[in-house]
Amino acid sequence: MVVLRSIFFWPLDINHEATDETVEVRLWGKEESGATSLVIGSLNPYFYLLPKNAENVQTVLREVEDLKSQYGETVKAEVADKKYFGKPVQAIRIKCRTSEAMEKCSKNLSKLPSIKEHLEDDIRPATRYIIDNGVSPSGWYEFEVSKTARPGLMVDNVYEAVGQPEAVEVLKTPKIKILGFSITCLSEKGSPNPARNPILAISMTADPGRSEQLISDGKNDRQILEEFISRIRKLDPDVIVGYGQNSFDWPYLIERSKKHKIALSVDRSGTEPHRSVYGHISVTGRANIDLADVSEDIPEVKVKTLGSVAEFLQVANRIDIDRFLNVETAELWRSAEKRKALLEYSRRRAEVSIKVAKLLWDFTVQLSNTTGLPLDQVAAAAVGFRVDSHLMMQSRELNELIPRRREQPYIPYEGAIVLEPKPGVHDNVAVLDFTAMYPNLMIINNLSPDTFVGQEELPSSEVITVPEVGFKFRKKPPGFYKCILENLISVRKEIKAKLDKTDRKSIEHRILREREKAIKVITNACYGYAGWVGARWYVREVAESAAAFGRDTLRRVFKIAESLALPVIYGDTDAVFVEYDRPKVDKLLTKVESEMGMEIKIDKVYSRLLFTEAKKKYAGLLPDGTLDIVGLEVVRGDWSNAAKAAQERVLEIVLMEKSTHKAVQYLHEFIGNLRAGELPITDFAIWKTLTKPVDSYQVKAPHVEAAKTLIRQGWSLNVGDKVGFVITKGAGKLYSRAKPYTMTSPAEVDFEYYVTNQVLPAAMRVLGMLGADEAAILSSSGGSALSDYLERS
DNA sequence: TTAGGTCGGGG
DNA sequence: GTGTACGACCTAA
Repeated sequence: MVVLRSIFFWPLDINHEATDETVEVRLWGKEESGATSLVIGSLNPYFYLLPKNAENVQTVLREVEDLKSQYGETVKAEVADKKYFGKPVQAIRIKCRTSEAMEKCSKNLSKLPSIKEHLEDDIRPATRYIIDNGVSPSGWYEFEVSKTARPGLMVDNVYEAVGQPEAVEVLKTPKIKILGFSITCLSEKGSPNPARNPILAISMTADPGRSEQLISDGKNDRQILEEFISRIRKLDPDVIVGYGQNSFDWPYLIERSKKHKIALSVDRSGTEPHRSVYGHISVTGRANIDLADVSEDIPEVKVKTLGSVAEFLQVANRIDIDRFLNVETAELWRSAEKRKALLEYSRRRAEVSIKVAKLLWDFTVQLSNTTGLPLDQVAAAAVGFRVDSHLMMQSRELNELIPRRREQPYIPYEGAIVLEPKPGVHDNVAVLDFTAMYPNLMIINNLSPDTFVGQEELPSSEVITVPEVGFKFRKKPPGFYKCILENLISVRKEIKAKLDKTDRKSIEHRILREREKAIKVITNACYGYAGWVGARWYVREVAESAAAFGRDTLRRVFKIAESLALPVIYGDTDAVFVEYDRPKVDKLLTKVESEMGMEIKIDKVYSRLLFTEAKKKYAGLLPDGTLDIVGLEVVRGDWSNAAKAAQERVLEIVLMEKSTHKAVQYLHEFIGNLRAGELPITDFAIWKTLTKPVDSYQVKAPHVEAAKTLIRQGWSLNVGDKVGFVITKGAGKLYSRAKPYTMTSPAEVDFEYYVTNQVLPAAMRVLGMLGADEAAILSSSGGSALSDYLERS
């Protein structure tokens, strides 16, 4: 007799295994008790065929049934009422025993002349299970299960799922065991090479705070590899974190293990770590989260290293954590004292990765649950794929067939409005902006792939015509995007209401906050997703129309402002800068909201605002005395610290102390110090990203040349890596004088380049607006004569 | 001088 | 591998 019981279960990782009869979907996760369990679900993979001629569905079904016997492995073919891009369709659903059978079946049947399309055969079994059962990873579910056994798996319990699980609203995360790890390898010249350089040390920190370090003799790492495997098996972590382990640590461990013919059995199912979707390394049964991936979502951190991320999150000092980053270890290893420091550095990296992980944990969990992607995948997936996954999750409830990704041409379209700013200083400026403009425009105008009217002629009362571009969308029924966005917005509203009623210091409050953030991220990404050729639900006209409505909306605001005689100073996309005349601004807001049905609010008020001649570049003083700097060199990652620091100080003096004279004097001194060689080399480094392999650049560029130098030295540089270079003294093109800053001494730096091409342009962007003169700054007097004159006038 | 390549950050 | 608008530098001609 089968004994059923019900468990509360939190899926952490999902994979599938083929059996003869079905596909076994394995949900690895945690129970309420803290037990590690495996819940096994089974499914027959299926796909859909769309007949060319809708009336013929029964005939085609018979045709398919006759043929499918040739493939033997199919289970069932039946007609299903679905929607495809909103249109009701009768599709033929063909269930197969295994994924292989499905692939074969789909490949052959879709060739039939009576078949127009084959759909959903590109959905992997784990995803299929998630969608069909509404089980999103990283959330609580009540499962009806029966106990079973699978020898050799590292779990406390194994169950078979019976029937549909149910989502349970519990605002807590199960007790999770985290392991942070970091490996340090031998490198003679440049980056360590797993083909010849052994691992020197493997540092591990198990929460809470239990650190250990496996140290090799510097020649043979077999023993520490074996020990590493046994330590992981003993600790049995649910989550493994590190920094860059998807691209470095795991591949290195994998190759070293292969060399020693050791099975890297660190997962819960007796297989080995392997590369999987979105380039992450999957460790079955555990969540392998690369914090370098997660850090991509922290735009405040420009050059992403574990140290800079840790420092941003206030858990460590950057210098400590990055101390030996990109340093050849062979020399350090030879000296007893330096070796000690290297090992300490390695230990600290494992330790701090846990601290970083804990701070990013709740958000990552909520993003995983919102998108339906397991933790390890959601961390590695780009924005577009997160949205894709969320939409696929929602498609079932809306009975929509999931479109396949199609190869299609990229056609650019017109974007938002940006006004020409009025250069100079303005007092009391209010910044008004629309709340979630694009999502709301998509909802209000029902912009969606399934409501888009192509060739069809429809009565004008039934459609919305988009300004400028003239596209048409059906008013009814609600489109796919409208349903998705309204749902996201309403869930977010519910969360906000709950937040108000929850103790601000409680765990529940924190989880709700992160959930709200995750939902906001997905909501805001929908417009961009809609205009991305890689999107499953891509229809260019949808995104193009949202942009056109955005332009129309902004223009209407300008008109209303004009009718109120309220001067508009600047405008960009969904924001309008106006003179802060309170009564007029209030009138404007009321009028805009009532006429357009969208929320607009005062985002901030600048007491003083400096516009340059350029769009998207300004600096404003907020009432609390802080400086808001937008678009200027200060906030950019591709200007030297020297230029950024000088510009920032100049802005402070000009806006806070209102003294151009003082700013000019400051700059004069700053340049003097620079020329005197008083700045550290790091202040001269300019960082730029390699956006393609170094060989595929069409032109010679400084950062690419610096990258080539590093590569010649043995460093491995990949697409996406940032290169820090300085311009050195000498003749010739700039690119020929660019050198990696780590290989350059301050004496080699071309100070005049930095004065002329970095510090002065950045500072003059600001001071030029106030009438200061470059020659005066450079003159020995510090420009006092001119600025005295300006101050008086 | 000008055009094109490249990059980063804004809303 | 979310969109477009924009500014700025540098190279190459």
